[in-house]
Amino acid sequence: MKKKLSINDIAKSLNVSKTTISFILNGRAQEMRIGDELVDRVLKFVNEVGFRPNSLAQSLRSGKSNIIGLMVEDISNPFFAKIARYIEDRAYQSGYKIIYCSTNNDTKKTQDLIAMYRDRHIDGYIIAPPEGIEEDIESLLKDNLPVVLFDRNLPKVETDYIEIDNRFSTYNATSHLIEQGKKNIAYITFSSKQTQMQARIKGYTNAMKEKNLQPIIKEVVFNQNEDFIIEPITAYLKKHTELDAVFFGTDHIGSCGLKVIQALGIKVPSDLAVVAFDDYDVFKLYSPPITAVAQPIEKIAENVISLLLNKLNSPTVYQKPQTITLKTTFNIRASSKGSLVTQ
Amino acid sequence: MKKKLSINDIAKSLNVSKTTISFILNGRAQEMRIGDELVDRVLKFVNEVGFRPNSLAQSLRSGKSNIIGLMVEDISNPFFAKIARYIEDRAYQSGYKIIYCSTNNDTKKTQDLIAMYRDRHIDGYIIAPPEGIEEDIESLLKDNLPVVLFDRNLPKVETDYIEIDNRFSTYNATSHLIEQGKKNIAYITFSSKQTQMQARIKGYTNAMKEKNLQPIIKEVVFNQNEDFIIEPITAYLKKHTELDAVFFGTDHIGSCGLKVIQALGIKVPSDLAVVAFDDYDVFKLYSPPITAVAQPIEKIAENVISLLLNKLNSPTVYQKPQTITLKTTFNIRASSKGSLVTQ
DNA sequence: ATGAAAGCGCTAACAT
DNA sequence: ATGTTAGCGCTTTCAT
Repeated sequence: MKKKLSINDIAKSLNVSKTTISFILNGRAQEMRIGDELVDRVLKFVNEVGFRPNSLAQSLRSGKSNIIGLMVEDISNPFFAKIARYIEDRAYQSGYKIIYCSTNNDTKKTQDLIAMYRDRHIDGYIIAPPEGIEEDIESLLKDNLPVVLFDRNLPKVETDYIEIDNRFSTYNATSHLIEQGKKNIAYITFSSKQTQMQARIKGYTNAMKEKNLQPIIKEVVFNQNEDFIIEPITAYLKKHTELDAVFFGTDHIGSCGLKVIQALGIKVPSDLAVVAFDDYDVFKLYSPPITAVAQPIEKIAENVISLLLNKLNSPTVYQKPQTITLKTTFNIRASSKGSLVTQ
Repeated sequence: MKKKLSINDIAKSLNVSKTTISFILNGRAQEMRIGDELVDRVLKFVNEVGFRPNSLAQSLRSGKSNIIGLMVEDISNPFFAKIARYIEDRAYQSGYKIIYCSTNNDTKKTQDLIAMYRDRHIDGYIIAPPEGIEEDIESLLKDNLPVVLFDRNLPKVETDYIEIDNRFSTYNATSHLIEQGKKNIAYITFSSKQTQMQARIKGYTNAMKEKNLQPIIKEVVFNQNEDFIIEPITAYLKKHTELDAVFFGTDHIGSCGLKVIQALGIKVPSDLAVVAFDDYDVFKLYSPPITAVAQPIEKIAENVISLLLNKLNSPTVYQKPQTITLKTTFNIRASSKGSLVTQ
């Protein structure tokens, strides 16, 4: 019943050349001055028999795959999952499909992934790049493949970036803690050279130094498995009872951190004030609710995909790479309130 | 610098026929009795110049795309995002890439999506099917395309399913609430004919009826936007103060429900005991922690992808469709504890 | 053991 | 306005 039709079959059935069919199907009938009557006849027939051109063949011929590659750190992380959802919606609307992968921040893996995507002739790339991937991105760029980077950037690579004002966000949040009378504020983060992580540290450190406070930075190793994050944080918080506040550098660390706090029975904010980067259901619903820096997820996604679609739609005109820096929102909640220290 | 090489270029450079190159590249050298020395020479050269076959052309020729289509309700839902991550890892290991989309439970959208995937000659399908999609799935099956369904099933369609024991899970959780002395237990769910949702209702209803209690079912309309879920739940809980327990039918409803409970200042479990389907960071960290039915996410994903890869690897042999039903875990926490009612 | 050539389904330059 | 034809890059049959 389903012997997949080809454009040849259609041409034969209709006694028309396949070129004509091709033109009509690609909306170039007008341009090629093909008779309205014929156009109708073809369209009607095509619809009737349910013919759909083989997009593999189209891609092979045209070099365009209509697929966008999305490379994030971890698709199961809510931040990236939400971005993925938004990007997907917009991409499908524009006739693009999304192929995705999680880099796990692994440079080697990401290199392989990029190579695979190239083989597939992906039209454009959206990447939250791991460290050390500069060359591979450069190479894409050199071949004129559009690349939009987000979440972190690669200072040496000239392409489009969507970022948030990481440095200011942590500066601001840290200052808030200081204003609440906190002095021993630890910043817990992943050990990472990624720009966004470094910028966050910078903002925190600046705020502390400005008030002559000693920055206290605790790094944990990135790992998808929560246990490997919970364990060092547990040890750390157990040991450093002198802390009066803690700033978690990402949502993942934050939710692990809260599990530790809960398990150790630490009182928030009286024993320990808490602030987190990234807002997230858990933080809003925790009790007390956790003060958090909220990234404008929709806006990030929107800018990313708009920028890319824009480049995809006008491949010829050169567009200067741009960096868009978005503002975050600081949601102050009970977890960082001044408690007893307000003299 | 990068004038993408083709197998022809390689053949020419090496003064060998492209057939030979193709055989060598596809590991059929032995079989074709090609000299070891030549094999080495070709492999070495290919590596040197970084030649990679154009997979579009391969796909066109072979009919295999090495792409798996993943269709979930919403990729930004943590349940699906986690499954996606696991499936991705396994698929990439086996040389398959994943193209995904969110159906949003929209039948028409899903039909379009399936059609698009077919055009792309996707090798296999993993689908959490919306209602009314039976025919489209049948049509895939008829063309011998492997399809694995999960999360809900389509009773009329004969293919592979990975499910959990929904009915027993809600029966069990409801019984637990009853044992704690609760009598007015509301079950809040999405209005949906999907099998898993219906099975959950059934389990709840059975448990209630068994103890001569009146089932109380509140349905809300599925919507990605939380506000449209929070609003009706707020109205409902405000009105029905006689309730002493509530059972949220999904993670999404659960987290919305908790927001309502928090906003209304309802005390858990003394005013209202709470149980949720799906476990989730929010439930574990809420205070009090929420009793929840945990789906074995990894196992689901593992079974799904194993089943599909299995079919993909042995396309010829007929395999009887199977339904795998996985057990859930019931995590009892403070939110459902008996409180004062224990006489 | 290696090569020639057909053809997967489509687009587009060229011809009429 | 419509048709002919040459590829896109690969796999595979068939011939040698």
